[in-house]
Amino acid sequence: MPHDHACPGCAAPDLAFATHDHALCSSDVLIRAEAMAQASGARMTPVRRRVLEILLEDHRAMGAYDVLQRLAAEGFGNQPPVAYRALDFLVEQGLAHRIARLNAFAACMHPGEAHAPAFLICRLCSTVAEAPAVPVRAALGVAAEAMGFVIERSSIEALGLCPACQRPA
Amino acid sequence: MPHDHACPGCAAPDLAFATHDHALCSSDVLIRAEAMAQASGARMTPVRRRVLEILLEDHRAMGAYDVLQRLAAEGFGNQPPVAYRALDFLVEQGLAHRIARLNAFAACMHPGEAHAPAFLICRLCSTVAEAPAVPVRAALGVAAEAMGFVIERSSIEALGLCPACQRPA
DNA sequence: ATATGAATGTAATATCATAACACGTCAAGA
DNA sequence: TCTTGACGTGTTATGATATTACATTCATAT
Repeated sequence: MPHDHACPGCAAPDLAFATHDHALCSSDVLIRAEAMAQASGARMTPVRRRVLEILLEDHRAMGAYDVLQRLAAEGFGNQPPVAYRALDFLVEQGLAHRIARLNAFAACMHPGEAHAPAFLICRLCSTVAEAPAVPVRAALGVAAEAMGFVIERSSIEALGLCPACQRPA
Repeated sequence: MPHDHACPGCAAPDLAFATHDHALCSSDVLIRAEAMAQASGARMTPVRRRVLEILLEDHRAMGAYDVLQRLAAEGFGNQPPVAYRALDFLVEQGLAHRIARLNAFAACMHPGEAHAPAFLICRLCSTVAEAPAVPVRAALGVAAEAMGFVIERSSIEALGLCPACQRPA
């Protein structure tokens, strides 16, 4: 799916693992996210925007309570629903992903593209990258079909070592 | 991997979704599990065996606290570690699987085969089936390799409708 | 028989998530 | 203009999942 605004995830699929201008990367995503929200009528309120900014600070997944702590320190509400609601909103809008294995959330690097990536999670540095998963999902679909099962949603998450962390300590 | 003892999962890959003699199915797994434990020197204690039996009662995933409640009712300890320890043991031995999406555990239908299945979870009846995932993992490996990531473990879980639940209500 | 390590029991606590309700804002329609 | 209703936020309370730490018991091999 080609698109106008810069999409860091498409420009560099291995973005999370590569050294890059992260300030630019995250502002690109934010700009796209705002545009998306406009277009879809979703309301990008201060809490929601701030949560997305916090998630964008690095390519890691954050727990809801970590986000909450940040919000509270900045004068937003300090009860769990404040964080969960904003996170749920972002996930629904395709601006963030939930990583089931980690019970945590990460900003999406392909905002608005209706994709369903596989997640690659480095067990040393905790970086989370989105890998293209079309062939993976195709294979999964075949396996499911053979058993008469119809897939509605699926999560594909891998734990391992990112390029940087593979080098000897 | 061919094997001597009956392995319900291999005999019928779509086992969980098909009507079958479940008493036989679960006793087959239990027999294989015992044999495995013998062979590997692992100790199949009463709590552990009982937890496996409970998981084998049907092809669903159970939360640790559900298991715990059953254990407590039968005179075992009634604190969470009792259930978690037994469940962790079974997972380590390859006799049960943890389903991340559900924060729950299901008995393995291929005990002792060192496999890494994809899980197909029916959102209506909650049945969990293990699907062969070799091609899926291969595709995932390719995607990861392209990004320089080395996979150590991965979880592939799909939510959808099983054959029975696809029929109109 | 006894030393050893493994397994179990228990208390306490940490971590993740949701339900329910009150309040404020803002825009659409009476 | 007033009102109503949807939505977002704040807060309390609670529920659900998981772990740490330590004491005790049990199995096994000397």
